[in-house]
Amino acid sequence: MANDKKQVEQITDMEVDFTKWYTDVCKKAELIDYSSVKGLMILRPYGYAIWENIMAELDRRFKDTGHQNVSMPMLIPESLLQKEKDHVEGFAPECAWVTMGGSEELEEKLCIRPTSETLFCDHWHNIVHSYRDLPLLYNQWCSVLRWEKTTRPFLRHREFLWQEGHTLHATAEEAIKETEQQLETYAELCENVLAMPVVRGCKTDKEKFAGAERTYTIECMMHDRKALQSGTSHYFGDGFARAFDITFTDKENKLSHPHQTSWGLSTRIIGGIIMTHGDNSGLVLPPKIAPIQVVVLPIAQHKPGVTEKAEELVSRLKALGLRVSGDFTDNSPGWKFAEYEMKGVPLRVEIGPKDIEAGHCVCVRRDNGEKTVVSLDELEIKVPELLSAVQRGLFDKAKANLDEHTYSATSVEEVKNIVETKGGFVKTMWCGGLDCELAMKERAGATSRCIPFAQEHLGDVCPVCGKPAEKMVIWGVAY
RNA sequence: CGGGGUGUGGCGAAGCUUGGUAUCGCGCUUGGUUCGGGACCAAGAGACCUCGGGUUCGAAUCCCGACACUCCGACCA
Repeated sequence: MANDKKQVEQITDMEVDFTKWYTDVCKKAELIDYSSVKGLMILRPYGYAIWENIMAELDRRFKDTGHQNVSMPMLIPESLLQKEKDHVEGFAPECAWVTMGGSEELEEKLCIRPTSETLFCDHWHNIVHSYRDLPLLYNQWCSVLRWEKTTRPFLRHREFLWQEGHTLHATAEEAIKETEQQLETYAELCENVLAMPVVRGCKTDKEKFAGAERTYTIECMMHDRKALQSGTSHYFGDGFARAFDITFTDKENKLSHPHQTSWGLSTRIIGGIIMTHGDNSGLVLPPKIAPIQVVVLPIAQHKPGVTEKAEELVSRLKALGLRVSGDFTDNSPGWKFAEYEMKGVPLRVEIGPKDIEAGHCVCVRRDNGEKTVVSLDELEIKVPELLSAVQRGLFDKAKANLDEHTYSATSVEEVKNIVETKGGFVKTMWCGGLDCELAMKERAGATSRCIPFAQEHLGDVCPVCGKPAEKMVIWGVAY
């Protein structure tokens, strides 16, 4: 019954095929496009604008905590990459290499950075001498390359944009504090800016970063109840410092190895935003990072005074510092409604002849479709209130999804059953053994997402082996 | 990297079995009428059918290969 035009533009229903829905949204909201190289994606202006807003939020936080931005080279000599054994083993399978310079074969092949620990270490080896040189709190915004087998928009690119923070400290305590602080920065960003509730915790040894002593993570639950690792922070101990021979003279005039951290957040988070907040009308963006926070749509704009009034509303709202856009094209109102819903604009303001006569406008929230008639006198008060309400509404909805689909279990069967029938996070005790972790994947289809900071006592034994267990782990299916 | 699917104007598809250089809808352009949930009429523009070989008088169509996208696994942020 639906007419053809509608069918053409429609996106796949998320309940029918979540992955198809996801790629439809990425493309139709004009966030991304494919390039001619697999896994190397084009971030279109609207998608890049979201990233710019995330960058601005994060960069401010990094600088507020004393970090400085730097720019490291994109190529790593093979010998440098191989200095830290675990690290090279972890990354070797997905490195891409430069072997030619012009028409000459290079003496030593150069890896296109998959991450820059080795570059920072090499540099620090040269500049660090004294405890007075520490700490070094560095960050860089760049892209990295990892030759992934399968790729998906935002979630797994071969080349992706990110920031990677790298710090060097005199003591382990200070480095651990830094690692935890940066994880909290990510968690705070997710919750307060992106409206994505997180679970904070540590990765198991199996899941931790190649070369790290400890990996901290924030895990988010997507609308389909799968987990997305949304930010990580690693404590390296002095392993890299030893491998790269970074030393400094401490206060007691003894030669020591400094302690190191790294932490990263990538454009993957945009995939997280899409899958956390999106719905069957398309993207839904949290106001704090939406490139367009408010769109003003004139109704019957040819009628006298309508366009002028709509333009006036745009400038009044812009004067508040909001990101506002008006659409004065001659597309029909219905077309525009659907278009800005697809693009996830948090608030729509409709203004037509009837409204002007009555001295009001109609505001429509993207998150729940709620319409509010706002007197034009109160525009500057009500619009920011509605945007806050959307921001809060998105968080609450995501939090409810997380809470409703987090379960506790005491047996492998129970975990398997939950994972297969409901999906979500399952908490169990765990003995800490790798074999039990592998068995859980084999028998229940779930991997460990994290050992949450917020521990609970759910029993005394590991559900896999029955041995004493002190830690609680969260299991789930991950992106 | 294993198993499946797909590749035809910008988008979505038909045509392929049974070879004869291409069809439809949307979008786009121009003009007009419209405008509170993807408007309508009219006139236009736009495709060597993913790429490379082969068979043939002739290939979108048959054969071989490559590449890309996609889904399911394994690997990974």
